[in-house]
Amino acid sequence: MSIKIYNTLTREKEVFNPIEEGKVRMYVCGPTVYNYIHIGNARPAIVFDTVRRYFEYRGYEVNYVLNFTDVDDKIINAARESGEDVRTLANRFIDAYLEDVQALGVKKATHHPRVTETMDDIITFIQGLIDKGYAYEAAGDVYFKPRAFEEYGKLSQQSIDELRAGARIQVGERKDDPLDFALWKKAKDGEIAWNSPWGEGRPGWHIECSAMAKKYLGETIDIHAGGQDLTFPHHENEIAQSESLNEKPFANYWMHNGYINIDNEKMSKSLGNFVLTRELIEQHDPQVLRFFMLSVHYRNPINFTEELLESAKNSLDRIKTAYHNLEHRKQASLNLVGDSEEWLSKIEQFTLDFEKEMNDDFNTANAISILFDLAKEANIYIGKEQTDSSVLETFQTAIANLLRILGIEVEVEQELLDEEIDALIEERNEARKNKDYKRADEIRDLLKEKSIILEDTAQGVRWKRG
RNA sequence: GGCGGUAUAGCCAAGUGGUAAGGCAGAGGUCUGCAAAACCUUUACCACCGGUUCGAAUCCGGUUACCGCCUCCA
Repeated sequence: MSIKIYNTLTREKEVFNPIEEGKVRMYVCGPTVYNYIHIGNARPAIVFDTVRRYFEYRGYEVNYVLNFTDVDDKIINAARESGEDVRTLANRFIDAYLEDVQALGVKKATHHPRVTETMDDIITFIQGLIDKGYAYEAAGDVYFKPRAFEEYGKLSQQSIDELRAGARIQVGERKDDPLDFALWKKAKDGEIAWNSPWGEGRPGWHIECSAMAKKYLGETIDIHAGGQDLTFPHHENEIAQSESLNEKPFANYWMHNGYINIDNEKMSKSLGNFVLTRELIEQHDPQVLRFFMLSVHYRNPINFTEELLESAKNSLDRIKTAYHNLEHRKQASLNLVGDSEEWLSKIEQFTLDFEKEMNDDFNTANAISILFDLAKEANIYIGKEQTDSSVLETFQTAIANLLRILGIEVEVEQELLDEEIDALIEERNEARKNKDYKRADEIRDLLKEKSIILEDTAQGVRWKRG
C-alpha cells in the first residue's frame, strides 16, 4: 500500500513517490535557539518524528535533517540580556532542545546542521543568486527580489501584488522593493559576524534552510516540513531562493502541522501565553504529552488544557494496562489452544488496519483507535479460561510495535518487589484463603499507600505501580 | 482588503455521497468476599439556510461564529 501525503503545494493528498527508490529525503525546520521550547514547538518535533518512524517501519531509509538556527536577532538580544556569548547561549538551548524532545521520544535527526557551521555554503548560495540576477547587494546587505522569481507565491497561494500591501521596509534597510527580503545582513557594531564578499555580517533567516537542505539532501528533496505559520513567508522564500538558483523543484511534498492553542488562542513566544515543554514534562509523563499530540490529526489545531492531558493519560493507560495484563496472563497459559490461529489472524488484521490509517496522510487519530480495538480484543482474550502463550505474546508484540511507530515505548516492569512487600502479599493470600477479609483488605490498603495496587484475578494476584 | 482553516455527543476526536469509528467522563449490568482491572449495554436534530442527488456530516451556493497567515513565530 502506498503512502498518501497532503501536499500544501497542491492542496491535495498525493501518493508519495520518492526521488530515489526506498529512500526519503526529509527536511524539517528546526528551532531558533534562544529559549526553552514550548509545547507548540514540540508538536512538529513529535509529528514529523512519527512520519519518519512510519517511513522507517515501512522499510524506507530516511535521511532526516533538522536544523538549528543558532544566530539571529532574537538570539543576539537574548545573549545581550543574559550577558552570555551568542554561541554559548545557542549551545545551551540546543542541548536543552535535544533533551526535551528526547524525553518526548523523538529520535535524533540524521543531521542537525547549524547556521554557524554552514556559513560557507550559505555565502556561496547567496553569491550564486547575485550572479544570476535574483539578488543584489546594498550597502553591506544583500536582498532577494521575489519579483524576479515568476512562481513566487505558489506555496501560499498569494499573488505578489496582494502581498505588497503588507510588506514594509524597516528603518535602516535599503530595499529596492518592500517585498525584497534579506539574504545577508550587515553587522551592527559589536555584533557577531562573519566575513563575506559583502563585508562583515550574518545570513538572513530564510537562506539557511535553502543552503542546508541543498548541502545535506541535494537540490530536490522529497519532503519539506514545518509549522503552518512557516508557509509564508519562510517556505515561500525558501522555494524562491532554491528554485531560482538550482532551476529545479525544491521539494516535492510540503507538510505543515497545525497549531496548539491555549484557551483557543494561538500560543506563541511573542504572545507570552506559552507552556514550556520542559516544565510540563516535569509534572506529566512525556509519553502522555506525545500521545495527546498524536490523538489529533497533525493538520488540525489542538487546544491544550490540563484536563485534556489527563484524559489522554487515562486513554494511554488503557492500552498500557492491556499490555501489562497480557504479561501477567502468560503465567497461566498453555501452549496449544484450539482457536489460536483465529486470534493470530485477527491480530494481523489490526496491524494492517493500523497501516491503512497511517498510509492515509498519517492519520494517527485513527491509527490510535485501532490500538484501542487491539487492546479490547486482548482484554477479551485474557478473560478466556484457556489462553495460548504465543497468542498472548503476539498481542504484546503487536501493541508494542504499533506504539513504537507512534514513538511510545511500553515496557514490562521486570523489577522484583522487595521481600517485605512480597511477604505481605503472601500473607494476604493466606488471609483470603481463611476468609479473613479484614486482614486482607488491611494489607491491600497498606500496599496502596506504597503505590502498589493489587488486583485479584482468576490467575492469582496481579500487582502494578499506581 | 487578499489567502487559508475550523464548526460532529458532557469533553476530546475520526469520518469527504449510502442510514455517525474510537477514547475520556457518566449511568446500568456481569465478574469479584469486597475492590480493582475487564467485559456487556447505554447517550448525536453532524453551526444555520437553501440547492444537487434515489440518498449528504460528506458535493454546490449562501449565512453565522471562532481562529490563523499576509510582520518575528512551530
